[in-house]
Formats: sequence, C-alpha cells, structure tokens
Amino acid sequence: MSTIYDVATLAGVSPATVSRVLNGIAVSPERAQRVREAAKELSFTPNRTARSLRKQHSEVIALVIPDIENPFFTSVARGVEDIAQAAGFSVVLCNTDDDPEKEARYLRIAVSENMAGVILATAGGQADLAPLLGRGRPIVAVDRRPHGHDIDSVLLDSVAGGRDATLALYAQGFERIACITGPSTVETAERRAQGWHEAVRENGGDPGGYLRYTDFRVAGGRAAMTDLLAMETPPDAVFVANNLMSVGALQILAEHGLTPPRIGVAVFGDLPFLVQPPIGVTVIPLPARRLGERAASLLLERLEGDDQPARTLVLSNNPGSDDRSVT
Amino acid sequence: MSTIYDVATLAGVSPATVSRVLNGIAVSPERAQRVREAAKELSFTPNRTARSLRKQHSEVIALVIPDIENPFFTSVARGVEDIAQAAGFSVVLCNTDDDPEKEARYLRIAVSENMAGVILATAGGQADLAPLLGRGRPIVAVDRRPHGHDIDSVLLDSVAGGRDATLALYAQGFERIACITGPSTVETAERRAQGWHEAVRENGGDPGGYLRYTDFRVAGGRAAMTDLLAMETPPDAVFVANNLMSVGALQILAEHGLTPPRIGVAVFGDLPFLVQPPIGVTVIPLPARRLGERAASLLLERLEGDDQPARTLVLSNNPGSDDRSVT
DNA sequence: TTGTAAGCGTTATCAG
DNA sequence: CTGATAACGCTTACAA
Repeated sequence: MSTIYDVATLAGVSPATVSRVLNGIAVSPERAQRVREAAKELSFTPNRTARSLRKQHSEVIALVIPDIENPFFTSVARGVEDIAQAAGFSVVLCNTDDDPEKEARYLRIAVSENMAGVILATAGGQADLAPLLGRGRPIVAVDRRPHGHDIDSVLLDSVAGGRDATLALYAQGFERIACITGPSTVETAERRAQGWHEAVRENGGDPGGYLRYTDFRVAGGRAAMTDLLAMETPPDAVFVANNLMSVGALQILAEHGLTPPRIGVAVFGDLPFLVQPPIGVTVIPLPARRLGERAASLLLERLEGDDQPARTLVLSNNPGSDDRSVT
Repeated sequence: MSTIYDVATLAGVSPATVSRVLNGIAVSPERAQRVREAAKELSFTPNRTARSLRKQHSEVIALVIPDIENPFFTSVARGVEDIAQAAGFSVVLCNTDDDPEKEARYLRIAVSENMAGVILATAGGQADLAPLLGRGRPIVAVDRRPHGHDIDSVLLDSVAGGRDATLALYAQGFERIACITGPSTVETAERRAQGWHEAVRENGGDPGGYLRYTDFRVAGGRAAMTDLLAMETPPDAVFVANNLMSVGALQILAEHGLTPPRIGVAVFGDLPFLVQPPIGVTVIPLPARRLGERAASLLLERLEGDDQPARTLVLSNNPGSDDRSVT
C-alpha cells in the first residue's frame, strides 16, 4: 500500500535514507528514529518483489522433494525450515512426486522467481542445474545427489545402512534374505540394495532372485512383498530399503499371518506413526531432521559468499558415531 | 540471463511485441513465430519477479498450515497442489507449528511477496487478514475458519463427526465415554468435543471429568490417555478428535494391555500409515485431499475475478452423502 | 551522512 | 497490429 516514498515524505527524509534504515546502513540516529516512526505510522511493509528485482535475488529458498507425504521428507523439511527461518529466509516446499518433469518445472520457477538458492532431493532423472548454477545460485543436494554436478551434498550412508540391516538379519539366524528397494533410477535405492548384496555375499548367501525394485511407497512395499511370498522358495527374511515400503511389506506379512520372528524384517529408516513398536523388526533410524538442518546450513554459507570447493557430508546412521566429511 | 529486449532484438521486433506473444495477446502469426524461435534460441525464461512487480501480483499461492508433519495436512496440500498446478500457479507451503506468531509472519510475507492468494488453516489465534484483504488478495479458509472474517471456507463437519463417532461407541455398548480433543483455542477441537458432548447428553451419559484438551499431536494423545486411565473411575471408551492424537492414545492403551473391544475407541480422521487396520477401532475417514482441491478451486475462482459473497462449503465426512453448501 | 537519479525486467498506455 | 515510453518499488552508485 505505502512505499518508501510515503515513509520518506512523512519522515522528512529521502527515499534512500529510508532504504538505508531498513537495511541497517549507517544513518544518523535521530533520522533513523523518525523513519522508524513514520514506517510504523503507515504500517509500511517493504515490497520484497521490488527488492528482489533490484537485488537480483529474493530471500526465499526452494526445498524440492520427491514426496511430501513421506514423513522422512517432512522431517527434512522441518530441519531446513528451522535453520532458514532463523537466518531470515523463507522456505517454499516443492513436491515433485518423483517426476523429473515436475522437478524441472520447479527448478525453472526457482530461476524465474529469483530464488536465493535451492535444496534438492532429486527425482532421479538427470536434473539440469545449469540455469541455476549459471546465475550463481547455490544448490545443495540432500539425501540424493544429482548426476554430473559437483555441488554441496548432505547424504546418508545408504550402502552401510543396507549392509548393517542385512547383517543384523544374518545375526538373527536367517539365511534367505530378500531385498525390497526403490526405483532403480534412484541412487539411494541402488546403494541400499548394494549394501544388502555385499552382506549377502559376505555370508556366502545367494542373492539370486531375491531383489525387488519398486516405488518407494506403501503400495510398492505391498506389491514386492506379495511377489516375494509367491516364490517357489520364499525368503525367510527381508531387508526393506525405506519407511513407507516397510509399512506395505509388514501389512502383507500380517495378512499372511507372518510376523517376526517367524520372518526376519529389517528396515532402513524410522517407521512412521506406529501404534506399537514393531516387535522383532530391526530398524535403522535416520537423522532426517539433522539432514535438513545441515543442508540448510551449507546453503546459508554459500549465500553468504563462501566459495570453497563442493563439500559432501555423510551423516552417520548410527547416533553414536561421528559424521563423515568427504571432499 | 536474457531479457525480452534480447529476444526482441533477435526477432527484429519491439519488446512490447515479445511481451504480447508471451501473454497470448494478438500478434501477427509470422512475427509471433519469429519471437518464439528467438526465445527458444536464447532459452529465454521470463523474469517472474519483474512481471510480479509490474502486475502487482505473482503466480504463487501460499498454503499456510499448522503442522506439516501431520498426514492430514500433507494430503490437503496434495489436493491444493494438483488443482493449482493445473492452473499454472505454484504453491508454497508454510508451516506455522500452530504458532500464531509464525502464522502472522507468513501472512506478512504473502503480502510483501505479492502472492496471488492464500489458503489458510489458521493456528487459532486471531489472524490479521486485513493487509491481504485490503490489497484485494483472496483468502480461502480450509479446515479451520479464522475469527471475524467473512471469507470463503471449506470445512469438515466437526460437530457431526464427534457426534457420530461417540454414538457409534454407545451403539457398541460402552457407557463411560471420554473425549480427547485439541487445544481449546482451535475451533475444530471445540466443535468435535461439542459433538461428543451432544451424543453423551442424548444418551443420558455424564460428560463430567471425561473431557481432555491437549495438543493435536502424538504426544498430546499419549498424555491425555494416560491421564484418563489414572482416574478413579476411568472411561470404558474414548473418542479421539484427530489422527495423531489417536496414535498416541492407542500406544498408551497397548502399553496397558488394553485393546478394543476391552475398551472402545473412535477416531475423527484416518489413522496414518498403519501396518494393520486397527481392529475394533471406529474410524471416521476424512476427505483431506478433496478439502484441498475444493479450497484451491474456490481460490482460483476468486483470482479470476469472481466477486460473489463469501461461500462456505462443508464436505461430508460420509463418502456417501453430498457436500453441503452454506451461504 | 545524505540526496539525486539511474536502473532491475516486465506490462500497460497511448499514439501511430 | 505495432512501437515508444512510462511506470511498478526498491537499491545503489555517484555527488554533494
């Protein structure tokens, strides 16, 4: 409604002075005071669009995630939000539905809305980050790393997670351990399966036929579990590579009257909103919120002009051990 | 990177003509073609910030919700997103944590970012919508209605929901039915409790001492349920007014070895991500996604200039019956 | 320190 | 139908 010109007139100063007060640039105390009073008087709200046009960037960060209905990603979002807020940035959440086209669309919007930076959990396609990077907009990868770009990343150790979970099943005495993982186009899905594969081989097991790729959602877990149970020699245990798929898998097992310890189950990720802690299920908890916090911190550093080479931070799945920093 | 001036130069036309092509305003076919080619050639992306500054509004809708970690609200968000996307709007998700101050902050940002409109599930405080409404920005209330403003609203029938759930418990033979609801500052919490209260009185029951206000989350449900069980004469059934609280309540019941039908449980809202459908729990499913879709549709109509009096749409909890439209 | 004035990239007005 | 040109509200040299 009112502009810095109105405030300037009321305060008897120039628009430039008003702008300076708003931006904390040196102005004589009394005039600063007059400006502040005038601003309050007019209940003046600075127009961010104008500022953004002039400064060539906004105070908004885009957080691009594949599934807003997955509690893992909402936790990441909370982490990002907390850090960004504190630094005066707003966060806009963009849901790609694991669709590279939607992702591309959001990245285009990030450019044309002059957003300050992007935190991206890529949908798995070959995201085109050039337009953003070309304009000097920092991007931080979270959980999943886009191919072919050397950018700051905050990741989980998917291979170790898959391996640990599977080893735990062996330790419990199971022998034919299957793996349900996400789409083969998604890096984390492949790496969790890889961890499982390593553990199987270390134990002289036979992975053959026991690997299922599906979508990372409840329906995917149901389908894959159904499929596994229908095998000639079904597995006696299963490693499930994410939280939502495990819900589906456990649903199917329950429908077949199969519950641990009659069958072994290990999951990469916290099970969401459970009424009862699932007895006998091995859970590898993930620091989702911290993932978001770290990603936001890295992005903020870049926004403040930090110009060192890209960093990769691998958060430990194990709350006890330290996070690794990989260059 | 490139502007309409660059495109204009390359196409041999004026910037105004480029703008017209971009906005679908009558331009001679051949020139329009030349412009499109030039734009592609330069991989031109229009600067939304500039457009927004000039047009006095952006193509962004704010969706302000109290808890991004509640699957009910993420479903609402999906609904909003689907409709808004299709109409060319982006949706930014703002999480208030049920904190009126955060909400106020986001509403201020909506103003200063020139957002096209707002869909709001208010945190319960007295939201100040004047700055937005004063600038002609439409606001649609979803799920919860802010006090003192006559705006389009898309709601659930909380009273009927509370009443139906409670009546179902009576029908199952329970007699001392408690109620766990959300913060008394939140309208929906009060109305669900009101429905419970009505049902209790209709059945000659005694509500005294069996009502608990808490927060709408898992921890709230746990605390309230614990409290109820510690009563001298504990209830033999409980109506829980939302999904997350019911998870908490069921957790506590399970810890006490109490499962339906030894105790009656009815819930307003779908239980999230359950491994097993909770046996014996009465669930009133809610059309969360449709809530979001309707809210977005109403907002879009307003954005297209619709100027009729404020409408209130009450979606039926019962999938069978029709939605009511209240003026 | 302060003010003047020139943009930032669009869209809208107004002649032609 | 097309092209200059003036805003939109702010920041930032540049001068004073």
